[in-house]
Amino acid sequence: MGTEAVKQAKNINIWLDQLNEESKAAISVDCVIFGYDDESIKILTIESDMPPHLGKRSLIGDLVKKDENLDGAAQRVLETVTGLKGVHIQQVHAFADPGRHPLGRVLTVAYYSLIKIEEYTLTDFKDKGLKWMDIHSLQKMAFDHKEILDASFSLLQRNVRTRPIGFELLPKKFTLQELQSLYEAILGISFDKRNFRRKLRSIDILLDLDEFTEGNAHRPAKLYSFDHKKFKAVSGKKEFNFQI
Amino acid sequence: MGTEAVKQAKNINIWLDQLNEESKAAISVDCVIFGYDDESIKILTIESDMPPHLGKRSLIGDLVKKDENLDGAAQRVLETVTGLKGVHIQQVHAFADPGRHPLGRVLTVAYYSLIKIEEYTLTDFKDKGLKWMDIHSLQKMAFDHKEILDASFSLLQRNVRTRPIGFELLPKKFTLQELQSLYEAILGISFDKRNFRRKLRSIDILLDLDEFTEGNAHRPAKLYSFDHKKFKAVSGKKEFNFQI
DNA sequence: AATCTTTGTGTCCTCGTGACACTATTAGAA
DNA sequence: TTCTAATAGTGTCACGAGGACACAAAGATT
Repeated sequence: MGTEAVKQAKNINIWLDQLNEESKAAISVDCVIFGYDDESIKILTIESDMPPHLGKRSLIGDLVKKDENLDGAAQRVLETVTGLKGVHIQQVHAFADPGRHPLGRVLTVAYYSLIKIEEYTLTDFKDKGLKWMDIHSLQKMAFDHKEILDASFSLLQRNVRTRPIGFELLPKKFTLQELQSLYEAILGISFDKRNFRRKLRSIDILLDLDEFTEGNAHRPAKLYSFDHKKFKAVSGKKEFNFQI
Repeated sequence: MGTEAVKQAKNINIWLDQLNEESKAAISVDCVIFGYDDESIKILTIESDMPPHLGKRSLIGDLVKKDENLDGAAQRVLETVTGLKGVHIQQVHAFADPGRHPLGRVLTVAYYSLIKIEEYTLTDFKDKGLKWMDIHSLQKMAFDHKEILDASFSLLQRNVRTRPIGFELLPKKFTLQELQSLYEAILGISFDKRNFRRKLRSIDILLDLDEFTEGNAHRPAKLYSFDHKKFKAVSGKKEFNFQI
């Protein structure tokens, strides 16, 4: 970090003074962990143990360690809580209003992440009040976490229409009906079945597995999976547009 | 900040320990200030005075003060440098890679901002190497500022198609040709004049001023301004879409 | 066999938008 | 005064994306 070089800087004293004391803050990441199950979007929350937010639902976060970058911190938090690595994450926004945290100045960087609930395995965090909550049931949360949740969900809603990230929330094999219901749950609107399928056919990023659902008291549905190869092929060509 | 309440928290000691020392970092904002002039997008840059980036072009930023929020800090920086208040700003991304700053751990939150160059008045910063640079001439910059610039410009390119923010870069009165050239400069593509105008007509957010340009050796062009009232009226109805 | 439940499919029509060329208007030169 | 140079301003056609819409197919259960 070169203190010898640092001494040459003209206004270095100002910088050093400022860097030393009161201008510093703690840095955390907070993860908005989205899952999908039972036709609704869920958020993984924990019970807050910090006054004055004791008992409220809280996002899962941690302080960023020295020598750790933000994405890495978010991935670490996710793995600690869900046991999953390589989860799809997205930085959302930085929140740093003075007074947002009872212990002082804590800047937090919000991330959303998408996980397949089927792959999620409760870790030893489960006795700390970890709980999937329906997104619409969360009205008040600890700290400014409701604001963070809202910002994250808005960004997810925007991104899901232009990037094929919805699949991260589904099992590897899914039916077209499940995919449509997922999009309806995220966006809060409903689609025409035929139009939705036509659109997907035209995008051509699904792999027809020639397998069918079993054990239902009705006609079985075909299973599909997201085809990374096909997607790579088409995504380069023009602006990928999922708009439907 | 309630230290009496704080003492009740179960894991408060862990938190306090962590908050005290090494997990803290300095926090800054960096402003990517976009202007438009002469058919190209410009960035306001300053000359870096900090080794090992001495002399390189640098974004304009400052440490966030205690009791200041991020948006406020960005606005303050902008006013200090340009003399302008109430500028359109947009948080872009937080950057915190360890090693990104020679003086130690400095998390920076990037903002882009759009200003009308005509309204810009050089402040006493002008003798500090303040300079408008063509966006395409900036290949290397101090710190990770090139990465920050790229992220900001990408976000601007996305936002400009779905939100009527381009007008922030133009004088209050402008011709349709100027508007088209601005969009072409931002997006790096060219539009058909008739199609561009048809699209704008259909969106209906411009006010026809019934004034004309003067002093040109050719047919005068009609002047328009952005009509906030019209925009408010249409923006509520459906997803505003500037896609052209 | 009849019923129930969910899957899966095709057509029409409208609207947005890409492609495309000529006239209108002014200043200035001849 | 006329001519030239330069930019402003305008309409049509054709294609394709996508919204609206209804019924047959397949399996399980009774």
